[in-house]
Amino acid sequence: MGRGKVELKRIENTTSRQVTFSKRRNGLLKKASELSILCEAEVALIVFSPSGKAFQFASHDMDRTIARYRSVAGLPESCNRRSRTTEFWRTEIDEMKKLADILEARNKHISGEDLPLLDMKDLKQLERQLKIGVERRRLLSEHINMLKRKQKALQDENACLQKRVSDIYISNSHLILLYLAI
Amino acid sequence: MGRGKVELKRIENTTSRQVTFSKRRNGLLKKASELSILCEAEVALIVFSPSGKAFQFASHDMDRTIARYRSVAGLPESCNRRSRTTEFWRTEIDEMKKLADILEARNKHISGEDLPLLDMKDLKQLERQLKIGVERRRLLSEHINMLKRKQKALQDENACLQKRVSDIYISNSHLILLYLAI
DNA sequence: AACTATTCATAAAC
DNA sequence: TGTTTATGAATAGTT
Repeated sequence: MGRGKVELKRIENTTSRQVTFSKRRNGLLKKASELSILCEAEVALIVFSPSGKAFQFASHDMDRTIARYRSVAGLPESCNRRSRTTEFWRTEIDEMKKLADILEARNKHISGEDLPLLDMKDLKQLERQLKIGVERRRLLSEHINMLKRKQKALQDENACLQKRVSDIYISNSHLILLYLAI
Repeated sequence: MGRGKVELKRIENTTSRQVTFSKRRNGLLKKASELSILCEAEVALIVFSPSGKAFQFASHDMDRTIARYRSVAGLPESCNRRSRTTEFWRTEIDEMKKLADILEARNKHISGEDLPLLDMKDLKQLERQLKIGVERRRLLSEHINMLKRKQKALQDENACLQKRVSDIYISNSHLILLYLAI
């Protein structure tokens, strides 16, 4: 819409990207609101600008909708995938240990004196192993970061739920008082 | 849009409400996607139909975006600690990369011919590095397992709390019925 | 920020 | 549910 079609890819010009973001963000928020009103839908929308500014719309309550989403789209996996993943890592670690053992053995052998030194092939192999190790460590630490993020989200949701429980108890007790007062 | 203006209020006719929901939901998801692509925005959208069916769009990762939203709109902690941890890992990884580079350089040097081979000192150093690498990986994977255990616990607690909330709602409604019956 | 020329989304009809 | 069409909305490019 507007003067000319728009290709669906990142707008290169910074200024027009920012302008478009501002316009479309407003449009999106409006449409989200309209959908919730016209159709009685529960809608939650979070938008971060490239510069990191946050915008949101929630027809009911952001936490409530997120919690509902989680309860419905709850992950029914873990067991299977986790054990396989753990197994994978264990294998990798064992391989590294084996390599260290070989090195150590060779080392002892060398101690006898300068007979069989490392040749090109060994060196290349070693280099490859080291590089793989570095990459694996990077992946592991990324994985940890991801897990920590998820954990934070869960903790927040938990706090939210706990507050909700206590809030409900409070309103509940009011109701009981009302009931007893009659 | 369409044949005639639309008043911004609940569509009374059930059928046309459902049809409109379906159409506008698709439109909203599309626009959310377009915004994220055109403007490099991080977008998360959750929609529940009145009948309870869930629809979603996340430009990056739903959990990540929700966590980011919480971290911005919520408690301003973590940043400090996480960045320090990340920094630590980055340093470790950089060290390993440097070692790999040195190995590679030495490797190329050797290609000239059998002039400066690895001596005992280098070999010991290499062995030490490898062992440290293995140990670090072991620690990382233990860390991951610990995090996963915690996550599982949190998820269980979450499920428990959610059940509690719905249970309370049920008993609450009984109470209201009781109250109304008087 | 406003203004249009266009494209887009969609309400109603089928 | 899917397709078509007339029309109102959204918005890209311009000022």
